[in-house]
Amino acid sequence: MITRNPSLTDQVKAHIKEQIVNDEFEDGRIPPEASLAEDLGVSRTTIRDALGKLEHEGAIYRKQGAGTFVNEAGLQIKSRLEEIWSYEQVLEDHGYKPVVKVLTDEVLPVNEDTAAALHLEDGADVLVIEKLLMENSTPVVLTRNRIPATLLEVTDRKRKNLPIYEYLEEYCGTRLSYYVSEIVPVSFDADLAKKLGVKKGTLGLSFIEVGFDQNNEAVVHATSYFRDDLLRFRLIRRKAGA
Amino acid sequence: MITRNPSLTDQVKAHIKEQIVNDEFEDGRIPPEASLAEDLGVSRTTIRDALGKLEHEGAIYRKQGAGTFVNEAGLQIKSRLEEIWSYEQVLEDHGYKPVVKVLTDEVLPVNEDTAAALHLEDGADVLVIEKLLMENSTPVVLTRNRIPATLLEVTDRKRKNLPIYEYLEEYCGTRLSYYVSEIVPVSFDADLAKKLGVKKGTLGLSFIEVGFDQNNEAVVHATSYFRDDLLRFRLIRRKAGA
DNA sequence: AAGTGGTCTAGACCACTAT
DNA sequence: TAGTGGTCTAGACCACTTC
Repeated sequence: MITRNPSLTDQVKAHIKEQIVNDEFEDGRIPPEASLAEDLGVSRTTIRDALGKLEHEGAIYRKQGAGTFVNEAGLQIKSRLEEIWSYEQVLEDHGYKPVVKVLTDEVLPVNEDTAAALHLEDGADVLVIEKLLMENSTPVVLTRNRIPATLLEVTDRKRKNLPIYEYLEEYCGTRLSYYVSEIVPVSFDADLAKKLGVKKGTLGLSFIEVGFDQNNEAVVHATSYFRDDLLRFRLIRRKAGA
Repeated sequence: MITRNPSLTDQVKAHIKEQIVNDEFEDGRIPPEASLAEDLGVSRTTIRDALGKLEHEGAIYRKQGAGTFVNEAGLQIKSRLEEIWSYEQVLEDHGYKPVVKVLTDEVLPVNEDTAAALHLEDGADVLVIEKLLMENSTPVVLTRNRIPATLLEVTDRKRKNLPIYEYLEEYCGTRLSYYVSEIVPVSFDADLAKKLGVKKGTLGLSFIEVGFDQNNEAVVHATSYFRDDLLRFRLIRRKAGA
């Protein structure tokens, strides 16, 4: 039943998560780690790793000496900002069925900001992909991704409407590892407002982000704009080092 | 030299972190886990836990089969949103010496939002503390914290200018465990603008947060406003479950 | 092939909570 | 005092990178 890959830990995590969402634990109390280990036939370390991940994502909480419990409040957060991996997924988490429209798809000389973010020379080229994510016909998110042209493979006929992490894996031979994101409040200018289908001057959020691959190289510079009336971001803040 | 409490893991983490910031590793390469374990006289598990925390906070990155390396880019993030524990600390991380001014400090009947956030009855009382955090005489952050009156201890003469997590520990016998925060772009109204020393209509960020204690009870409802020209928030985004 | 990080085990002892 | 989660150890084997 339980085999390798995904790891034992992830299987245990998924198993417990399923029981949590199905409300199978009496009074929201999760069995002791020792029992879980015996029942599932794995070591307590594996159980603890799985519970640690569930705790980190807010699904459970633990009290030393007392036990482990389901976190009802934490379960209700749909998308946690620090664990977002594609805005397409965010829309799905909010119950939308996202439609992707590619507005721009060109290889251009870098501008200053992108050159600095990706450590490129002044005259270098980047592929600029501007996409609009919509729920049915309502625009929700506008994203601009910039990828160094040197990463592009020669074959064209590429599906620019993929989530950017998939595009990078599929056509650039690189795998995103993490983003560093800066959060900026914006008032949409005429161009953005028109694309997002709101009035000029409407308030929204913007993320300015740099994506790094498994070798810790900056591989994508992204700027995204969100309609605050349709999408709110939440996250869990914890004490550093905990 | 190395003893309990703080944990071995945290001591190892601090030790390695210090060597990182002092640039003591050749080519940004951190020694193999086995060497570290032997050198420091601890098990590899302890080393791995410490490295795991450093990786999580962006100080290092690891490549399976290759090694562990210093993450220069990650080291430059001063405050990571998901690990912020007090806005006083954020100002210090940005090189400011924060001055705290308590604007309001009253016990009042709850409003609807706070009652919902803290699961209080309609007529219940809350202590409302409004504070302005300033760099010298320049306002940077305005926070409003609301704490259920039932948590307050009878003694008065309380230092309302403490960071809220310290206030809760000191005077309410409760310890904050985590916050759930919602990020909202705002245009400051006349009142906020005046308090923050900017023009009405200036753009800024607002966080709407609920703090939970070690028993997973909601103990504080906070609303904070930030001057975007003086403070920018960054965070690291990773794939969920990683 | 050698070396590195990733996963997993089995067990010991400690710190804290409940009763 | 019994039971729970928290920390730490020692060691095995696997997956991947590098040469």
